[in-house]
Amino acid sequence: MSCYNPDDTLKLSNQLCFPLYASGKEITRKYKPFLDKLGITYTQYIVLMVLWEKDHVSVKEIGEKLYLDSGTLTPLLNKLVSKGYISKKSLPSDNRELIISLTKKGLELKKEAYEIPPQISKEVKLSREEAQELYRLLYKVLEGFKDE
Amino acid sequence: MSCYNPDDTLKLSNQLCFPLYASGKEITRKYKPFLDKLGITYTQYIVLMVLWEKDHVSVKEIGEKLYLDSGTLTPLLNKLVSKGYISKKSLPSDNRELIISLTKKGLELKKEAYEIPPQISKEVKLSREEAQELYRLLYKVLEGFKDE
DNA sequence: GAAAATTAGATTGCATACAATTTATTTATT
DNA sequence: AATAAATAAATTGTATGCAATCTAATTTTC
Repeated sequence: MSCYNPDDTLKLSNQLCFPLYASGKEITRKYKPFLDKLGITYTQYIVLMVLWEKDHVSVKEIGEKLYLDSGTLTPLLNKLVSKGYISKKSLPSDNRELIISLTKKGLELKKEAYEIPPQISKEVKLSREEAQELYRLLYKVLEGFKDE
Repeated sequence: MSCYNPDDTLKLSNQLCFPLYASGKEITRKYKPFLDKLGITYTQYIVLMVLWEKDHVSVKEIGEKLYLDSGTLTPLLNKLVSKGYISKKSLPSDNRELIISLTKKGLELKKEAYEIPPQISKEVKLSREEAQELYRLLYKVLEGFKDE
């Protein structure tokens, strides 16, 4: 990968970005058959994961955790409301903030979701050590992006 | 990350999928200011990268390399045609196949793209060794997905 | 304390992504 | 050779994803 020929830097096989882009896309696709059974999409699933971990959070906080903005979240949250998994309520102390909470149905969905991560893990052909290293490197990339 | 409590497996911070999804999304976003200058999007850019590396390829071959299907590629290729970077021509020996070729303008764009990868590399806060290891692990994930 | 600046969400517009289906063409079978 | 099966793109419909803008509410400044 030592490339001083400018042509080489533009090869798909020399850029970190492409496998990042592609593997992100492909792994979420792996979730689809499992999430289809629950009637939710991957993005809706990670929003619910945020709430399963900590209920009653603002749209802004969800956005910060998931790297998503209101343009994505607003319509997505509306879908989760119409599916009956969450409810919205504005914060009395600051009416600009919208607090998202799980409904009973949304909380119950968690039990059905338990089995999904292990199934995906099986499809990722990495050893435990490799998975941990990949995890560490990805978060280092993400953290590095934050401060600029 | 040793998690036998089912609750833990559903934590965002315990799933490899989420940092894959998020870093793929964020790194393509890093390209935007650079690609804006060229008037193309990230997906259009990687299509051109395929062509810069090997000209005159079918839609199917582009799709296999980029993990994209015709539903994504057809409209995207039409945009690249209307921007004057590529041309389409059906293969005489098999009229089902559509061969995509770079125009002179599309080939010239490559020179302007040379400077982009190094700029992105600077923003990825990984050592050379870490970047190489990340690259290796990502391709292992991608390759592992192929055979099933 | 009124005007200015900031902030949280919503809205708009454009560009993917992809499943499912359709159409045109080619290959395989009989 | 006629039919069936397979293949490559195009089309359709749904769901993101994000920049830019807008609106309403809250803070900050003077």
